[in-house]
Amino acid sequence: MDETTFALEGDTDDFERSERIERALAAIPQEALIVSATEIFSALADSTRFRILSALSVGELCVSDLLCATAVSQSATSHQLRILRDKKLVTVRRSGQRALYSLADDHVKSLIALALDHAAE
Amino acid sequence: MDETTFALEGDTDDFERSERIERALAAIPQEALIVSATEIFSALADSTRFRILSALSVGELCVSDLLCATAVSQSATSHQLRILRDKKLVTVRRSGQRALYSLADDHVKSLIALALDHAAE
DNA sequence: TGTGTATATGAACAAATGCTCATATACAAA
DNA sequence: TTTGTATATGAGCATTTGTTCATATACACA
Repeated sequence: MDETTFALEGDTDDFERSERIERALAAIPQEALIVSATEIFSALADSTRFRILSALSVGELCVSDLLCATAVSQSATSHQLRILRDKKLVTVRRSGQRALYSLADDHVKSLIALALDHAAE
Repeated sequence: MDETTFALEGDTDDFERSERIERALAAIPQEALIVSATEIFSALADSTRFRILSALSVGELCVSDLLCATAVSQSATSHQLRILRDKKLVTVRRSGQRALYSLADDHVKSLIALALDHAAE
């Protein structure tokens, strides 16, 4: 190969590279969306919270019901419920002495289903 | 209400409660699946890794391409790529001095899309 | 061989995370 | 009001996590 060939190849590579990078960058969401998305994933990234959300996927439950699902202490469960509330993945309503929790919307169900799908290979 | 009514209500509640709990527990995956699922979510729960995976969703990229996407150092990017490799979310092939990364499968794309969907409210 | 570029890795450290323990609050029934 | 049950919260602590810095490895080319 002579220098001309090298130069041309270099140009082509650089062009393809900048194209590639441009398309890649275009696929990356805006910072605010990244923050929101990674927060959702963080919420699902802990086994106690994952159990809580799985359990709630079949319907509303009170905290003492959820204790059967989490296998950790009442305090730990309550702390995790606070995180899920703060991240707006669950909602609460009071009924007597009970706090009744539900999933805030169905995206969570879909996310859990997809991840299990992947996990099952 | 008299005592009889109370007793009946109590029984009914207990019955409904055990039904509720049984259905909730049935919705909770086995431990091994929970571990796999929460590992996937952990992988997606960091903004650097989220950026990497988003970028790779449009196709194969080398590490120096990915540096444009992550906004962190080469070392940090490489450490995060190791985590993604270990969790089998990306694959690598060598080409000359380059390491070319791709998404291991399309579940990740779907998960990202769903989370962004949720994030956008 | 030696030099330059691309990528990977180990150590160290600050920040975040999830638990426990103790205690506080909320509500119901006596 | 007092007692009991349901839930929430703050402090403290051990573990995990993501980064930087320095260095190592891998490969291409002269």
